[in-house]
Formats: sequence, C-alpha cells, structure tokens
Amino acid sequence: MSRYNFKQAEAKWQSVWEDRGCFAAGEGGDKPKYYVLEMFPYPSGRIHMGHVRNYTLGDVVARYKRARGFNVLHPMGWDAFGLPAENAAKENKVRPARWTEQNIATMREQLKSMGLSYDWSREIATCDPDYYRHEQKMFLDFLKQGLVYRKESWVNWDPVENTVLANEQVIDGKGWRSGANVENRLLSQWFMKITAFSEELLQDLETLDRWPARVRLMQEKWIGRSEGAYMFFDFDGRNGGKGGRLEVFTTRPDTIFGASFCAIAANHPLSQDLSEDDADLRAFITECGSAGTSEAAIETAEKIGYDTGVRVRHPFDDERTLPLYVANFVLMEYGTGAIFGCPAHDQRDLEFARKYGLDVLPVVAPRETPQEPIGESFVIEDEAFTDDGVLINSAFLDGLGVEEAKSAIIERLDAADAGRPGVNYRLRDWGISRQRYWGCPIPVIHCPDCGIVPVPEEDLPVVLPEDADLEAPGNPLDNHPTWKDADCPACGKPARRETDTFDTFFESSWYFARFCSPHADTAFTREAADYWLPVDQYIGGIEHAVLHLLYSRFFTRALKQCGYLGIKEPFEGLLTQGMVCHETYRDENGKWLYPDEVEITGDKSARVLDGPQGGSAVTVGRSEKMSKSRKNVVDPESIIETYGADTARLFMLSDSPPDRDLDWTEAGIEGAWRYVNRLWRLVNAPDSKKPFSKFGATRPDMKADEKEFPGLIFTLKEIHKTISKVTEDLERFHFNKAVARIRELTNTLDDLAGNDDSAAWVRRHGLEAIVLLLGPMMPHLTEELWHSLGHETLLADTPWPEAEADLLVEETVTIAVQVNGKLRGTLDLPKDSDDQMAETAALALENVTAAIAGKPIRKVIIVPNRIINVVV
RNA sequence: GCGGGCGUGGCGGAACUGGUAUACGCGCAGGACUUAAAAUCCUGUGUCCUAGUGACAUGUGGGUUCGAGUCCCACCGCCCGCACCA
Repeated sequence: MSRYNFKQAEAKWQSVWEDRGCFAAGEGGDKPKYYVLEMFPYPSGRIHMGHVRNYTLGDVVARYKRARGFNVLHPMGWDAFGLPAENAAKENKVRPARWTEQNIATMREQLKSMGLSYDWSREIATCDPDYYRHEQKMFLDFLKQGLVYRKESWVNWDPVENTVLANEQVIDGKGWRSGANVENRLLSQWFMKITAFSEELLQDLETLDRWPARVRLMQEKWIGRSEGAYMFFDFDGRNGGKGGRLEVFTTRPDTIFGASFCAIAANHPLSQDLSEDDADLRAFITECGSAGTSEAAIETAEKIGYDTGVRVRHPFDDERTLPLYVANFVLMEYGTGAIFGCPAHDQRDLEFARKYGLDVLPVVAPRETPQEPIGESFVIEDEAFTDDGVLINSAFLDGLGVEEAKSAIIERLDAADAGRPGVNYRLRDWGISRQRYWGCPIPVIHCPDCGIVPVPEEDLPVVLPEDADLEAPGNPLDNHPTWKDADCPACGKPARRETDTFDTFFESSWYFARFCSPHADTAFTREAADYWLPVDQYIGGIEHAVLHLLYSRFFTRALKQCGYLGIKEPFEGLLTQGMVCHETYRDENGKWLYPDEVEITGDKSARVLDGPQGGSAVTVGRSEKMSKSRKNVVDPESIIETYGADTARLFMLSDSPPDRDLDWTEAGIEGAWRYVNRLWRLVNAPDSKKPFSKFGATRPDMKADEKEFPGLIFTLKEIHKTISKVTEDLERFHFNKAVARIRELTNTLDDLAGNDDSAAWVRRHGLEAIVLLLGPMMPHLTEELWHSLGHETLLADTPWPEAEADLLVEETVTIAVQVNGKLRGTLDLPKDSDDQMAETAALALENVTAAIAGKPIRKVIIVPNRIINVVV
C-alpha cells in the first residue's frame, strides 16, 4: 500500500510558499489587521519540543486568521543576548557573536522545516547593533524623562554568574538560572522607574480580558498594593545625642494604641547611625546579614531583635514612649524599612513581644454577641486577633469598627502632625545593570568633572568590543584594556565608559514593536506601530507571567510617554501554553536514561535497549517536564525526520488543551502518523473508480435523493456541522476538540456507502472540508491533498469554508425520557414538538410505563427538544 | 501559612448557560487479509451481577433541585504562584 511521502511534499510546499512570498505582511488594504506573535526563542543551539508546541499553536492561529480574511503579521526573531553565549566562549573558545550566529542558523533551518508561516523578511536578532542601537536611544530618552536613574543600593548578587539579579529573577533565595544562593551587595546601579506606573499597571490588568485570570492575578500579587498610613515617631538621641523622626508604614493605623514597640531593618540608615558607637549592635547587624536568604534560613529563622535603648514617642499619647529595636524580620525593601509593632493584632509582632517581654494590649475585641458581651475578659493567648471587631483601649477610637477606626485615625494624622494616609506597593524599581559582556552596552560616560554624561545620539550605537577577555573573572568590559576609554562629550577630558550592560529582559521588552518595521532607521516607525500594535494574540510559556510580561507592559507605557507609540498595553490577547512532558527512566544504578535507550515492555515496565534479549530492568518514573538533566527529552528534528512536520504538529494539538501540560508519547505520535496516512489514502485511493479530481464542482440535486439516500443528507449535514463547530473551537483555541471533530467527520465519510455521482460528490465535498479545516494544523499534507482533489490554487490562499446555515438545522431531535431522574428511554420527535404531544409519546414508551408501574404521576417536566422527566 | 487551579474509564481527554456522562484518540482483546510478520481494515471495550429495557459509577461526605461531572458547604489529594510585605 502506498504511503504519503511527507519528505517530498513538505520540501516542495515550503519552497512554493517561499517563492510566492505567501506570508509577507504589508500595511494597508481593506483587510483588518491581525498581529499574532509567539515568544521569540533564545538561540541555545537546537529547538526543543517546547518550541515545537509554542510555534505550532501560533502558526495555527496565523494561518486560520489569514484564511478568515485578516491581514496577518506573523514574525520571528531571536532573543540573542545572554549568559550561555559567554559560557560557550569559555568552554569552546568561540566568540559569543559567532556562537550565537551559528545557533541561529541551525535553529532557523529547524523552524523552517516545521513549515511555519512566518514573514522571514522581518527576522531580527537582538544582538545585532542595528537592533540594540535603538534601545540605547530609548535609554537616553528614558533618562531625559526621569524614567531611569542611578542609585547605590543593596542588590542580589549571583556569585556563579558574577552579576546582579532583579528581584523577579531571585527564586527562593536562589538565582533563577544558576540556582546559586544569592548574596547581598551594595552597588551603584541603573534602575528603571517601573514603580512610577504601579497603580496604572495594576488598574489596567482589568482591561486585559483576553489574558488568563491566573496571570493577571500573579501580576496583581506581584505589584502588591496595600492601603494604610505613613506614621511618624519622634525620638531623642541616646545620651543626649541627635534625635529625629522615624517614619513607618502600616496597614493597621487603627491599632496604634496597641503599639508596644518600633522596629527597623538592620540595613536601615538609622541602624547604621546607631551602630557607630555601639559594638553590640554592629555585631547584631552582621548576624542579620549573614543569616542568609536561603529558603530554609527564612523559614526557620527566629524573630530576633536588638534593643537600641532609644525610646520613640507615641504620636497620639505624649505620655507613652516605646522601645526601638533593630529586628531581623523587618525588610528595608518594603515600605520605609520600619514598623510599629502591635502584638495583639499581628502574629509576628506577638511572637516578638513574647520573646522580649513586651506589652500585649488588645485594642480590637470581637463584636458583642448575646453569649459574650464586650468586656475586659478578652485576652490574647498564642494567637493574634486579626479579624474585624470593635475598638477598645483606644481613646477616641473606642467603639468603632476596624474600617471606621482606620478612617478616623487617618483623618487626625495631619492635624496631629503624626503622618499621612498612604499606599504602598510591593513592586520595586527594576534594576537593569548587569556586569556581563554579552548584552547591550549602557550608553553613558562617567566624567570625573561632569559626572554622568549621555553618549551623544550621533555616536550610537556603542558597540561591544570583539576582543574582550571572557575567561578572566569579573566584568569583561571593565577588564578590557581600552574599550572603556572615551572623552567626555561635555568637556572633552578623558573619561570612562559605563561598563555595565542591560538586563536581557530589556531587549524582549520592545521586540514586538520592532517587528512592525524591522528595517526602519528608528526603533520603529510610528505609522507601522499604529497600524499593527497592539499584538492581537501573544502565545508563550507561563514562566513569563510576571517577568517578561510585566516589563513589556511597563516598557510600552514608558515608550508612550516618550512619544514612540500611542498604546499602553502591548498584548491584547495572551495564551499561555503548558509544558511538554515525558516519562522518566532510570537504570538499576539510578542513572537517568534517554527514551531511545529504553524499550517499553508493558504498562509502566521497561528494560534497557540492548540487543534482541534486551538489557536490565528500568524504573519508569512519572511524566515530568522535558529536561536535559532528567534525559526525558525527545529531539524534534528526529521526529520530523521520521514522521514529518505535520504529524508532529497534529500530535501537539490533538491530545491536550493548549494551556495544559502535554504528555509526549511514542503511541501518541504513532496515532497522529496513522491518521495522516489514512487521510492521504482517503483522497488518493478512493473506493470509487473515479479519482476525486474528476468530480466537478456542480452539486447534484439531492432533494430527490433524500428519501432514497438519507445517508447522503445526513453526511452533508455532518460536514457543515463540523465546519461550524471547528470554527468555533479554533476561535476559542480548543484545538484538541477541533481535531476530535474532524476525526469524527473522517469516520462518517468512511462509513458513507454508495458509488453514484451524488455519493461521490458528498464524499469529495467532505474531504475538501476536512482539508480546509486541517489546513492551519497540517499545512503541507493539506496543500498536497488540495491539489490531489484537482485544485490549481494554493490552499494557503484559500478562504476558510463557510457552513451553510440551512444544513445546520435539525428537523428531528432525540429527547431523553426520565422517570424520577433516571433515564428510561429516548424519543425521536420533530424539532419543537408540542409539549402535550411529547408527553403523550413519552408516557407511551414501554419502558416508561414499566418504570411508572401504575404509580400516580405527580409532575411532568418538559424541557423542549431536550428532556422529559416524569415524577411519580 | 496565604492565594489560585485541578481531581471524569487502564491512559490523554470530551460533555454549551444544571438536562441521554465517558465524544475523539491511545491502549487492550477478538477477527479479516498474509506462508508469516508489519501495515491496513472490521468488531468489542466504565465497573459489577442474577446479563436486564438491571444496579452502581465523575476524589470523599453532606446539601440544593424533578434532575448535579457542572451549583453550595466541609474534607482529602495533586499542581502552580507568593511567602516575615507591616
């Protein structure tokens, strides 16, 4: 039996599409625009299954929208800066630029072999000076707008990568890529003022109704807005020393009368001041710093404090003073780095107070109940009371509820000069300096006289030197003998270039805009950006829910402020795809094995592939995300080599919904392969004598045949129902359901009997529908079949099929008949039958009368065209 | 600890706003073709039994309803995010 020659077909159609420029995008025309974008890859060397899934999903959307008459922009490029290139330079003595270039060449060919409908003329690589010169210009514009600034700050230092990490890049106290414990270091760093947009970034999440709720929620939590008050506590210095005013942030200003201490972070400026003449405090601060930020340390860390001896005055009660502690659980990075402690109503403060014998004065008591009037009987034991209640022991606040008390105290803050209402965010400014070579140079010059001077725009780009030494420890640009030497653009004296480079999230924060006009002399033209942006559908991994997606949202606002573009939100729709997983295998010694080193012998059992007898037993582990370390990877190239791109694409779409994890299985890809061949045979080796290409487009008159061949009409209806359902499924990204429905139609066509012209026409009509519907999913096979069916045009240029409305209407419906909620039979009735008639018919069913068994009928529930339930 | 999501056959998963649970695929079993195998095709396949127009089944236990996989409450398990955030 002949088989589909995918190798020949895939190569042929790929070159036809390319030669005819099928997927080149241009602005203008009457068609509505549609910009579909998949997250561009880091050129690590070879594509992996995660890429295959991501880009298959994107290609289905792109090809579908094109068929639906949209002017589609579907570009691809490379997120080409990053540390692996530097590591490769060290290991293999190859320049990062060369290594990256080679990887891009390999991966481009691999992506092309998948038959993805990209406009390759728009390809970009972020390590290209022609790309990064524009972001250097943006940086200078941000500087003018006050959106970027430099400050000395404590940073997360990754000792393995020898660089700074953003807070978002620290996971459980470890570097997101190296996994090394992150250290604290004080460095002078460039920051982007993302916090200037905290409120906007939070509020506008509500407008992103085509984003997954969970991503919006993650961003909401990350921004972490909390309302409360900033409050002041005045204090006198120790031993008559310098006094001052301590500012704290609290979300519970209502509990101010329950305050029994204040505490500040170890790296709070006041801690530093006080430690100057206090050796014990210096020792304590060191202890706090060395406790480490590993998750184990944080979880088990006991709350410890150091009593500075300073007493702060209660803002609403001159008679009261509170001790000031330096405490390990107070974070300098949040709020003002200082708190007041109210042990009765905060669990952390309670633990601290118990440890140091501080007062625990309840100021909120549970509301009065008939059993328990509000009284002095309310005592705090081991648990702080954090629920709503009634204020007590609180002077003018007594008797108020928590919310009322908050408002009341906030109103008095100003008059009492005790503080101000305020909002605080967890979000911190984005530190963008990295001490790495393979990134975009930050275009400023440090002059001993003029300070920080921007590189003049006509001198951009500041290009990376090709001869930096990447093997010496430290920052390669800083180590370079001459690169950093530059004359001050302001005064002309010798000065020094900034040697830090941008965090690589900088490049990915605006690449979607560059794709609009990738060859422009500016970052992008306003015209092209106005036409294409925002991205209508963005597709990528959930791992970027906070990092990349939040930075891009911020960047778009910053660019808008600088007049680059007119939109706030870059991505209107977002689809986050699940991971590609595979079973794991270990041999007797616990060593990981690749799937192709293993022979599956049964359910959850396997042995080492080793000659005809097979080797030793293998432990089959649960399916986990494909990773090199566990060796549970399958190489896309070998899959495409064996089964073809279309088979791989079909499998990626058919087994799981896109947002869920997908299990890669040998059986699954085989199943997809079988279907590919089955479809090919249906078209190329039909049961009838005549090949399908010989049937004209004229539809036989089947009205006359309806009685004679009800199967024909039934099948015709199924064809159009499938068109309608699949269209709906694709609109909602239910690709797995779409595949299932198309397979159902394939089964129906297979069952269609008859060899006359009418039957052959219906069969051909059905096959055409299948080919059209599968077009976005399996573009090569369907293009091939489209031609076998006698078409001269390209399927890629063919509009999406339309379901004929009158074929979607059912004349009869099957109604379920229940007795007391249990199914007792079904009834075929004309659609929209009269209720009375339906009831009579239902009660006449033999099985129904048996179930009723003469009992009196209490009620009959009739849902038209659906169900009849007889209650007895 | 807090927040969110998910629990449906041997497996991946269907089931629109409560209305015939298990579509489609995988796997498995039997059969056809073949000297044989592969490929292909056909048939069957939730569980149980007394085999029926039967009973029981959507993590567990309750509830609402004529009717619950779907809604409500409690619990169990798994996954993800955040984590001393004042």
